[in-house]
Parts: sequence; C-alpha cells; structure tokens
Amino acid sequence: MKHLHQRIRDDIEARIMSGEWAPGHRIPFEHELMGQYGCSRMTVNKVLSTLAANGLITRRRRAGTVVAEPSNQQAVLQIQDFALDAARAGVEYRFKILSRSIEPIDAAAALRTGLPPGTEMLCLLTLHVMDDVPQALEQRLINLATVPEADKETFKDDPPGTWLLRRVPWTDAEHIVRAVNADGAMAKKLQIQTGAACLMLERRTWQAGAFVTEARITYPGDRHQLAGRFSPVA
Amino acid sequence: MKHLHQRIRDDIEARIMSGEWAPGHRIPFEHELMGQYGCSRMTVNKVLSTLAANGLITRRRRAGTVVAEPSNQQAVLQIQDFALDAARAGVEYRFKILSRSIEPIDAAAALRTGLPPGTEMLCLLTLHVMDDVPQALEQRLINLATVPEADKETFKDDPPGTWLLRRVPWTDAEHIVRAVNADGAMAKKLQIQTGAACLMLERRTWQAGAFVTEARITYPGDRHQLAGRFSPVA
DNA sequence: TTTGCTTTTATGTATAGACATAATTGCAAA
DNA sequence: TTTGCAATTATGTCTATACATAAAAGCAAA
Repeated sequence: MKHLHQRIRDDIEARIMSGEWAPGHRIPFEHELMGQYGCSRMTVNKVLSTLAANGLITRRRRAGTVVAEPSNQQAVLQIQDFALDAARAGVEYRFKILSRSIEPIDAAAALRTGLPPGTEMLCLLTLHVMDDVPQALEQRLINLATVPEADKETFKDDPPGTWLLRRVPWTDAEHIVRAVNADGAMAKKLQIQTGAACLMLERRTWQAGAFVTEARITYPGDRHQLAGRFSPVA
Repeated sequence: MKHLHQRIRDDIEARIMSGEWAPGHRIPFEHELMGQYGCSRMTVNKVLSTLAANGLITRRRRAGTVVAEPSNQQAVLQIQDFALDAARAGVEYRFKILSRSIEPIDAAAALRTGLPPGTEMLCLLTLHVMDDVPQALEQRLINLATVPEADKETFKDDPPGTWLLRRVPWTDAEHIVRAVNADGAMAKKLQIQTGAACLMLERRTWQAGAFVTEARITYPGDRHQLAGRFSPVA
C-alpha cells in the first residue's frame, strides 16, 4: 500500500501523460479531489504544488488548475568526466597542460562573460588522453578575481575542470554545443584529419553573478557524442 | 516582506551556493530551524523536502540532512521549433516532405528503439527552410502501432515534429548529439559543402514504455548551435 | 458601454498536533 | 567479541483549521 500522496500524484500524472487530460484541461478543484480521495486539502495541495513546480500543471488563484501546455522542447545531456569514465571502463587516462598563461581578456570574451575588457584570466590549454588516444582539447579561462587560488594551483593531480568543480560552487551555467571542422592545429593535437567534424561544447559558469570560468572543449566527432535520458516527471 | 517559506529557502540555498556549507555539511535539524525561524515544523519540512527534490540536499531518516554531493554535470539545451522561431524573428518558414514511405525497421533501428525487427514504421524525410535557406534535414520514424492516425496525416500544415508534439504525449526521451561531416546527398539538400561539419541531434521518445518516434535532425554547423541556460536551483 | 466597486472563490501560506517509519545508538545476552 | 534486541530520534506523512490574496464575476453608477 503506497502513500496517499503518491497515489493521487500517480493518478493525475497518468491521466496527463496518457493524453486523457489534454493541455488546457481543467483539473478538479482541491475540494473535489479532497472528497474523491477522502483526505485533507493540505494533502491535495502538496501534490498539486509539486506537479506545478515540475511544470506539468498551471495553477492560478481563483481561476483554478489546468494541464500545462507542452513547454519548449529541451534535451538533457550528460557531460562526461574523463577520469571517472576511464576508471569505469578500465582504461588509462591522463591529461597534459599544453599551455598556461595569465592574460587580459579580449573584447569578444568580455562580451561573452559580461566582464570588463582587460580583466586578467588564467588561460589553460589541456589535452585529454585515454589509452594514448587524444580524446578532447580543452581551452579554459578562469576568472582570477573569483578564484584567486587558481593562480598557485599546478593542476598536477586533477585537470582544471575537475579541480574547479570540487572547489568552486556555481549558481548559473550556460551551455552551447556546436559542430565545427577541425583546423590544422587542432587536428594535429587530436590526431585527426584536418576538416574532420568535431563537437564543441562551450560552458560558462557564474557564482551569484560573478563569472567563474569558461571552457571550450572540442571532441573528435568520430570518437564522442553527448547523450542523455530525460523524463518530464522527476 | 517575503513569505517565511521563501526566506528559509533562500537562506539555505545561499549558504550552499556560496560554499559556506560544503557538500556533506550537516544541516540543522528541523527542530532547530523551527526554533531559529520561529515557525512550525511543517513549514521547515516543506522547504527541506523541496530542496531535496531539487537535489540540493540529501535527507535520511534518523541520520539527518546534509548538503548533497555535486551531481554528474549535465547540460540542458533548448531544441528550437522552426515555425515558432521564424515567427519571432519575422522570417518566412516552410518545410518540404522529400519522401514518405511505410517500411519495416531494420536490425539497427530495432536495437535502438527496442521494437521487434520488421515492425512497420512511417518514414519521413523533411527539409526545413527559412528565407529560402535550408536549415535542417529531418529523418523521422513514427511507430504506427502507437500513433496509427499518423498514417492518414498529410503533414500539410505542421511538420511531423510539431504535429506529434501536439498530439502524442511522451513520458521518456533519449537524446544524442553528434558532429558529422556532411556526405554528398546531405550536402546537396542543405546547400553546403560536402564534408562541412553538421550537428546531428537524435531524439527518441516513448510513452509509458511504448516507442513513439525517432528523429534525426541534421543542422549545418555554420548555421546552428544548441544552447541552454541552467540553474541547479529551479 | 465603460468604469469602478464589492463579493465570491480557488489557491497560497501557515499552524499545532498526531502517528508512522527507518536508521542509529546503546545495552545486554551469547 | 559478536550478535540481537530495545530505545531513541530525525524525518515522512497526514489532519483539521485558519487567515491571506489574487482574480473572476457580478453589480451599479457614470
């Protein structure tokens, strides 16, 4: 015997997901559901509030509750952690910092990050290698104003991404995924043909409005893909 | 003056996001928070339950509540709807069904979808065009067992994706994003160079375990990208 | 017809208490 | 030392009630 909360939730979800209650359909008032399930309004209210938070239904005072219109489609993709993936697959992983410098950002980067031009950033170029095969090239900028301790870090044990994730929390992230043809320099480092299609993932993070880091990770298209499973109902 | 619920939530979120309460940190007991904020346990409980549902904290009976470990990184990307986007941008959009047939699926597709080989599917090849420039090529399979009414649909007004989204709800989706070099046939249809990098989005949806549709949408890499913003705290 | 007020109503937030349940802790017996 | 039971405790679920609030609906005056 499940909990009542879950039963009510399952019932309503099933009706929405099956299409029995189409978008725009009026959901019974809290008082009606209260009667139907023989429970208090608080119980019904918590269920409906949860469904509303998940975007399945729309609630408005006095107007009532209706099934939400299907939202803009979205894809949820897992971003792999090389070290973790390699450990699971039982292959050897290593990374190599190809270059490191502190530079003021140019106009384009300033626009992307929202920082004033000239702000000093730690710039790193990292190559990720698994079983001696290059897997990805990572260009990273770290805002030294937000993460001053990055200046002294050698990134000997962990690559910049992992190091940052463990050390600096973030509140907002922006992702862009592109397909690009590898240029000569890139192709050489990744040991692929010039012009080969590559997946380029751009990720920027902020912490309470303060810019933290930008990563541009280029994956050879024949070796990598981004994938994810997704259910609208968490 | 905000509501107490929101104030408690903001307080806790701020402490987690700022790093003051690191992953693993013990969060005060409900009774303590009750005292701190001078409210009932239900109020505190609802806040903590919400944060737990959002994955920010982990709760276990008797053991207490702690800040959750940062989860696997994920990117949430918006999938554009051409018709909608075109309308907003004020450009002309049209689509063209290049081919249509009903075919039994091959072994590879059977593996991807989980259906028995030989299942009959409606196969559509659609070209999306904005201001006379091809924007994407869409190869779609629709499971006629799940969506029999697709057989009679002419897809005159809406492209298959939009038609399906409005008509058939789904409960699970799988996404794969790849970078590929355009082959000759594809390049000709999209009016790009053979070998040009393209973003290929593969999307499969199910409804309560029953396979609904598979779409493989190829976007020229120089014309499109997938983007998304994301906050861990909804 | 339009504007402005009042009433009604469905949801929003909150309380104080009750019992259920899972998991840890501590104690006692083998 | 180990095993097994009982007590403790923090969270999980639920009730019954109260008042707040936004928005629709109805009504009346301009």
